[in-house]
Amino acid sequence: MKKLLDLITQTMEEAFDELGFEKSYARVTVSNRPDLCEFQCNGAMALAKQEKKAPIEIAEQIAGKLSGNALFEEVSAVKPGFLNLKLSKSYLADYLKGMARDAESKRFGCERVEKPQTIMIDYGGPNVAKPLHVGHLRSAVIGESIKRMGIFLGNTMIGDVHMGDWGLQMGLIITELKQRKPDLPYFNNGFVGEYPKEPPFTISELEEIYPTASKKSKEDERYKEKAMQATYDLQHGNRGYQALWHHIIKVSVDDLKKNYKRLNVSFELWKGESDAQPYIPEMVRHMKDGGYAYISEGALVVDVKEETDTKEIPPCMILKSDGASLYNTTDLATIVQRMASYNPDEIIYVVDKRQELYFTQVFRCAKKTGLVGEDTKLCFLGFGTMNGKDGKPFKTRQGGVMRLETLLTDIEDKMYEKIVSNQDENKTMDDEEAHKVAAQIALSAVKYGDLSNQASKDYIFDVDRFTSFEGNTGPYILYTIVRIKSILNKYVQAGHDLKGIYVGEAHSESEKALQLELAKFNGVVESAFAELAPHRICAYIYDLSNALNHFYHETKILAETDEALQKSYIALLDLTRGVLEVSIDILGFSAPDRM
RNA sequence: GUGUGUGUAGCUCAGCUGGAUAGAGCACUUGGCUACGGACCAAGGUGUCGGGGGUUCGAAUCCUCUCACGCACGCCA
Repeated sequence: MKKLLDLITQTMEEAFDELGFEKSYARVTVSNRPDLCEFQCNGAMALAKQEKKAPIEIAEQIAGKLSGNALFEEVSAVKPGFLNLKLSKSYLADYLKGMARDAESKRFGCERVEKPQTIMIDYGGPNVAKPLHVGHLRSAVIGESIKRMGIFLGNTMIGDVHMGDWGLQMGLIITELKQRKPDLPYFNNGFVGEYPKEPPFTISELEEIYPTASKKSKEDERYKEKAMQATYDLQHGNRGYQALWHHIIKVSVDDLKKNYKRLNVSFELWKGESDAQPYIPEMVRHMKDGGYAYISEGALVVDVKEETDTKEIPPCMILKSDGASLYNTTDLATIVQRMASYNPDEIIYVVDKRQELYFTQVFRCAKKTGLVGEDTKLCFLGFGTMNGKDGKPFKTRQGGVMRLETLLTDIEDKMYEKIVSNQDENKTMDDEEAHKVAAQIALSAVKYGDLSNQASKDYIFDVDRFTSFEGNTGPYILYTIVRIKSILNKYVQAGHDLKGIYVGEAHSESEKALQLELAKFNGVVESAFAELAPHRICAYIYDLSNALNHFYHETKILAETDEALQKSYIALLDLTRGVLEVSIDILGFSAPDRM
């Protein structure tokens, strides 16, 4: 369906056109004075100068032209030159009927893009053998939501977790393991048989080994050298080390999947830095042969300065002065790999915003050296830091890094207590359901708390605020949905059917306000994706929930005796529930049936 | 130093790309429980939009200067 705002604007443009005014001034926006009107057009004021007329005159002319138009209930020209619009109730009801017809497909009037694109999205960025901590939360939550928006709009979205699975950290683990269990066949160079299928460690051992090794390497130069040698051996074909490495990856990925699943986050691709390694030699040769790369201060670099730069952008380093590859090399090679495998129209990186300059270099280098074409978009979506209540980066009470698991479990426990203490005789939930619901609400609290802020800004992670059932929170949204479900259930239990009923003309201000809010859905999703801004969807469903609760409060629904009217109310509730549920699904969480 | 981001109510945040009286939530005060889920709703007041200057019919929004804080600036990722 076309967006309501576009339909109105189109009508406005026709009126402008017929009166000989420039169409571009006919833009209609949602009113910022809901007490006066629902939509407004400010074009008359902007036109006044070039038309050499008083703005109010122009506005009145247009209002006259539009009077009697079926779209509007009221068109008025006000004071300096505002055009205030009120939408016709029947037009609005028809629009919502159209949305409801889409309920089956869960699209609610939101069209797929005309030209679907293949978009890769790089988010998550965990490190192998290290537990996820709160620093990984934003990337996962934001990336997942953007991916879902893209899918909803009909694009092919390919999420890649892009693990850190290569480099010194692996050498450290191998070295430490060798010290502890020197008899393992992986360390026997003469070993020719098949290595054991079972890994020689569990995930918790692995998670303990790495920090231990890391600490040792900082204190002991010889240990560090060993680790570097192990890294080198691993990367240059040591059979035992590679077998071990596969174990590390396997154990680690299994655990990561479990943790991401808990966050309702999933990836199409479980690629890592290691997967890009095979592409490096060819890529480096290409950069040399193409005359892009040269030696500077011993390192191989590509200049990425541009005329319009307001500051010096350092060159993009391809190889270190010792000839080794680095982060840049891997990221560029990953681009090569992605282009070769999927030829995406766009690659979006959901990464800490502090890496912006770095990615600017990488992107420019990729463009300049032709790794990607001119029409392939490389997009950096930087997110801000998650801070504690004190405004400093989120830490545990002891000042350490908090594991994501711990954070989630804490919040789930909190929710569980709340649910249990809120039980009364009507809502007897068994323990299993209570735990399940607690997890669901906890996830909504965490995700909504994060996504409702602009991604690029730092934000304060305030558990108490996010887990509150009041105000602009995830639980409040869930509560609203649950409330609607409860009424719809009762309606169905009374022997009615939810099918074949449609939203009718609004009978009250609050009902119309709710209807208008619903009609915004397609526009919100589109602009949220265009701006890569999940917080737009949060703001929308918060408004929608408020509109619903307002309507609900002053309208008796199940007690309504006029059957036709009741059907219309129920249809409206059902549509609201649908839009809210699709919206939270896009954000990456879901609502229980009761809470 | 250079670049970049942020600065809006006591606190946490919006502000639809230049519009009308700058909005929500929390907190605070008050009212509504014979509850279609009160985990709700309604009412109450709070602002030198960091500061100065400018652009124009009109600025939180655009330009400029300035202050404060954060962040990034070649061999880490």
